[in-house]
Amino acid sequence: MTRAIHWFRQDLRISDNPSFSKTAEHDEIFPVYILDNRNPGEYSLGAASRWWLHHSLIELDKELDGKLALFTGDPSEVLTSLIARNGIDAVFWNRCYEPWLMRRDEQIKKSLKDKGVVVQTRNASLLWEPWTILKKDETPYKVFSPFYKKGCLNSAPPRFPLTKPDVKIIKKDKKSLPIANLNLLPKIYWYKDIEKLWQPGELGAQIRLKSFLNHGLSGYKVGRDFPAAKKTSRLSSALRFGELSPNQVWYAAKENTAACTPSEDLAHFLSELGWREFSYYLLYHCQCLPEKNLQQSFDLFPWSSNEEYLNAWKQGQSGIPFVDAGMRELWQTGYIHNRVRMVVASFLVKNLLIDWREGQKWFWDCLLDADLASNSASWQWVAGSGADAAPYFRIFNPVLQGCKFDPEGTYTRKFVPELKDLPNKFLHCPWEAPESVLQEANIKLGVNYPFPIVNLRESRQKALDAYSNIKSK
DNA sequence: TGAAATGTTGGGGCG
DNA sequence: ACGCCCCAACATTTC
Repeated sequence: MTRAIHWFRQDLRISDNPSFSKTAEHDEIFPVYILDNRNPGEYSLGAASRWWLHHSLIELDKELDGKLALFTGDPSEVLTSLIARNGIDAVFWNRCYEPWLMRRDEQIKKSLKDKGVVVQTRNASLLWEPWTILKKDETPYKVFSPFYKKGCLNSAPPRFPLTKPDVKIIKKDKKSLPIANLNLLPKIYWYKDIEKLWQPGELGAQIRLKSFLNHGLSGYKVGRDFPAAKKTSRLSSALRFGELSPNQVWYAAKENTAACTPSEDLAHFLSELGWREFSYYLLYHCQCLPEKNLQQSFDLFPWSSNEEYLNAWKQGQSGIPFVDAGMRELWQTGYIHNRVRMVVASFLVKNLLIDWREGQKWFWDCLLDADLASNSASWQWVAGSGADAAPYFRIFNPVLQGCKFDPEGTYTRKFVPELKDLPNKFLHCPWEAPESVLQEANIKLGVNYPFPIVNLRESRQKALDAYSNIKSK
């Protein structure tokens, strides 16, 4: 009789779960989730992520016949007492890559092994382990394109997904807590819209994947830039919590795609998974990615600490319609379309001159898909402080971006309804509309929609000046 | 995974 | 018919 624990972490699925499949080879298996709610500092989950996690755990529990055991606290203590109570022989889990989790797990692994428990960890969330992709000189890549094309695509192909294992007997530890004790849901009911839009859990993730393959992938390369077009996969949260593995997505896209899908659509989508890999790769090789500018010259950047601007940005009251639409989408739905993410981030950093870490924090709290690696790497990319970042002078003009990527205004009007009667010509720049046009649309600037909080041309110039200053120092 | 400034070209209006 | 100007339209450079 052998008994083993599968410790669920960021792999909340049972198909293509290498560690869970390994556990299932034992006579009795104990599925466990532990919410480490000690004080992990800035890495503690944001409010939106906690909502997602709550529901994802409920779904996972259903798949496990109600046998998922829930705990809070120090995982080392929880596991140790679980092992003692149930006569456990082995503990298995899938690896995480957040620096504090790697440090924590390394210690847990050592202390369990010292007690004679078998411990094995596996890869379930990356297509390529970060330490396997290196340049010829054995150092890590710093630029995405060679990392992906030479590094990833030229090395061994990703592991093929596993099917659901046959599970013998699932056991639930007696001391498991009710999910309410994890305190994941907020006290205020702000997630009404979010509930309608998203389906956390493995089943919901698989439905979303199928729907994307059928409707989103063909035409993805162009369509992905138009927020009204609904061509993006919207799989980020599922990947973040491991309701799907990137391997499942990778092979499903390659194999289940309609024959008429142009190959550049598929290649482009796969490369987006590559960006996710690259973020984890950067985090693994530069563990200070979430806190520190990768380019040291940015340590001297004269960030502004203007609370008023920051709050206007957060609340979608900047007076720039495309930016406000994005920030309100974030607040209302827990998500922002990729193109708009870049625009609102660029606006914060390069027009408001606010430190990218402020944006990172807000996204961390509001995004259902908040992921330490992707969030940190992407903010550094936008700010220009990253290893392979957008040059600082590449500054989005949110008016032009709106005109280009939401020309009919469908997206902007949806989230900024007070502008819905403005003609397309002025939708993205209401301050340029003649008084008569504004009146016709029932808009009083400064009353029911703000004037732009900054002048785009001047603030752009200010950013460029600041940049050339830190560069010359 | 920009945008603005500057440079070049070519067609049409017009004296 | 010719030269000149104007200014899109496009290309290149610069930030």
